[in-house]
Amino acid sequence: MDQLRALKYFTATAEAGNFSAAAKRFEVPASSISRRIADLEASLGAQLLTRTTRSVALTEVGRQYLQQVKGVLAQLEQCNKAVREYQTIPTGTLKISSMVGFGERMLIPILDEFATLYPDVLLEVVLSDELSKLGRDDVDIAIRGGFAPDERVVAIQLMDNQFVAAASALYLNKAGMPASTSDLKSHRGLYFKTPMGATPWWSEIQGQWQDVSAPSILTTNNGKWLVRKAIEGWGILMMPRWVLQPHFDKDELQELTFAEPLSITQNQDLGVYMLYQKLAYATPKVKAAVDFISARVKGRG
Amino acid sequence: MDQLRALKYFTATAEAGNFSAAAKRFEVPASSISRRIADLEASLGAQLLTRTTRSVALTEVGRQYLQQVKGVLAQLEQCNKAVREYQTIPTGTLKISSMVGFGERMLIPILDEFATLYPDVLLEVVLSDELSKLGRDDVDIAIRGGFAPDERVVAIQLMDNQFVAAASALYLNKAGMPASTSDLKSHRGLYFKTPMGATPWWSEIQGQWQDVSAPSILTTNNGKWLVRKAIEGWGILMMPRWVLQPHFDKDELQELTFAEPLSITQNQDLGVYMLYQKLAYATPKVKAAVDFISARVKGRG
DNA sequence: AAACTCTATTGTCTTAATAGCAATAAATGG
DNA sequence: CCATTTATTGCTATTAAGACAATAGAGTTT
Repeated sequence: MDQLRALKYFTATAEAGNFSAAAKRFEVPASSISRRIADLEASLGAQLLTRTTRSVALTEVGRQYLQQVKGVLAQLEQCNKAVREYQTIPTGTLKISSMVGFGERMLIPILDEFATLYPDVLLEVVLSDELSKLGRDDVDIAIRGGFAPDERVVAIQLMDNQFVAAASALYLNKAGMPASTSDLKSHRGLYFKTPMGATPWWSEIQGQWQDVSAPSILTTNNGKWLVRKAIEGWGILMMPRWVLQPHFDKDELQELTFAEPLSITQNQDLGVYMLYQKLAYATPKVKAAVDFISARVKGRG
Repeated sequence: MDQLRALKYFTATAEAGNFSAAAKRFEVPASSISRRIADLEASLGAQLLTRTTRSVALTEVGRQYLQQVKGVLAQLEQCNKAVREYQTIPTGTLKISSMVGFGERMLIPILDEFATLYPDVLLEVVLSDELSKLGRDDVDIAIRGGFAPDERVVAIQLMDNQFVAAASALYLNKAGMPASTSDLKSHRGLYFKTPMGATPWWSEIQGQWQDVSAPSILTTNNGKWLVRKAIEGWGILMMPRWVLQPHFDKDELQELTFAEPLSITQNQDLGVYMLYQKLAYATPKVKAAVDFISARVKGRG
C-alpha cells in the first residue's frame, strides 16, 4: 500500500469534509479516495472517519492522527524541496520578513547589491513588526528582535540592538541635561510602540530595576517620525544605537549617558536576530542570502 | 511512485552500504531496490548515491537527505504506533449521554470506579432527556428508555424499567387505598413529564387498555421533586421501580399493587437501553465502558 | 410528502506500477 | 587471471490503483 498517497488523500478529505471534494483536488474518482482511506484504516486497525452517505467526519483518533501526520507530510515536502533546489544556482522567490526599522535602514540598502549579485533571485521583502511564521512556506528568512527557541530554526545574531537615550541640543538647552536616570521623570518622553506594547524606560538604580519613564508626549510605531520630533526638540527618545548613530554624526541629536544602566527592558538580550529554517539552508537562494546578510550587517553594525 | 517505499529502501541501502544487503532485509530482489532508488533520484532530480559495480556510497545531497528523511520516517512510524496503541489501551475522551434520572442514581455512582480503573479515559457525561445522535462523534455511548432500531447501532438492555405506582402512608390514610386500577381516577396524580410528553396511566381491564389517570396535581420532569411531593402525601405517582425502591425500603412510600396490569404505556417494552455505534474498528475505551456499565448495572438493577 | 440532487460505497474492468527472474557487465580479492 | 560479488537491464508475471457504472442513503427543494 502506498501509505503516503493514502495520507495525502486523508488530509485532503479531512480538510474538505467529504470525499468528492478531495477527489476533485487530486483529479481521481471519489471511489479511489474512499478505497485508499479504507485501506489506511485497515492497516492501522482504527477508524479515522465516520461516514454517512452525505459526508465524513473525523473520529477522535482520526483527529489526533491528522494533526501529527500533517506535520510529517510538511516536513517530507521540505526535504524533497531542499534536495531539488540543492546544487542549483540561486533562483526563485526569496521571501524576507523584517522589522520595519531595521528593514528600512539596514536591509533595503544592502539588498540592492544582493539583487545585482544574484539576478535570478526574485526578492519579496515584507516589513512588519508582527510575527510571521517560518516554515509554513510563509517566509524564508525572518529578522526579529529576540528569538523563540526552536529546534528547527537557526538564529544568527546580527547586532546587539542596544537602546540609547538621545535628545537634540535645542531640547537640552530648554529643559536642561538630566544628570541621572532618575531625573528623566521630569522630562518629556517620545516613545516607540512595538506590537508588544510601549517601551517604558528602565534603569538599574542601586541594584533595583525601576521605571524611570518621562511623561509621554508622543507614542508611535513610526520610528522616522519619532526621530524627527526628537530633532525638533520635542523631548527625549530611546532607540537602538544603529538607528540614532547617523544623527549623532550629523550633530542633530546628542546621546545621553548616565552612570546607571538604562534600557527598555530588564532583560538585556534584545539583539537583532536573523532566523531561518535549518533545512532551508540547503537551498542556494537561502544560503546565499543568509551568508550575504550576515556578512554585510555584521561588518557594519 | 510509492515514495515511502523508496525512502525505506534508500535508508536501508545507505545503512547497509550496498543494494544486495538491503534487498535481503526486505526480501526483494536487488534489482527492485536499484530501480526504486533510481526512480526516487529521478523524481528529486538529484543523485543520492554514487554507484560502483561493487558498492554504493552517499553523495553530499544524499547524506543531507538521508539525515532529514530518517527523522521523518521515524515520526511517521511514531504516528502509526500511537494510533495502534489507541486501539489497544482505553484512552481518549469518552462521551456518555444518559437520561437524567438514571444518570444521577445509577451511572454517576459507578463511574467513580470506572475512572480509577481506566485513568487514561477522560469522561464526559451529559445528563439530558433529549435525544442525542450517535455516530457524528457526538456521543460514544447513549443511555435511553427504549431504542430506535438501527443497523449500525447496538442496543443492550440494562434494566427493565418497570413503572410501579406508589404513595405515602399519609396520603393513603387520607384518601384511602385504591382497590382497583379504575379507582385511581378519583385520586390525585403526580406526573412525570418526559420529552415525549406526560405519562398517563394505562391499565388493561378485561382485555382493554384504558386510561385510568387521576386528575393532575403536579406535572414535572424533575423526578426528585416529584418523589418528595409523594412522600409529603400530595398524591399517587408512577415511577420506575429502581427509582422508588430505596423509598419503599425506608417506608417513606408504599407500593400500590393491583390485580390489573398497570403501566404508563400500552407497549410494555420500556426498558433502559445502552446504545453505541457498531464500528468496523471498535475502540477500547467504548468497549471497556460498555462492558463495565452493563456488568455493574445488571448486577444491581 | 415526493422528487431531486449530492455523496459514499461496491463491483467489474482496465491500466499502471512493482516484483521476480535471468542475463550481463564491471569491479574486487585471491 | 579466474572466481565471486554486485549493480544493472530486459522481459514477464503479479499486484495495486484508477475508471466507470450502478446502488443506496441522506439532505434539500418543490
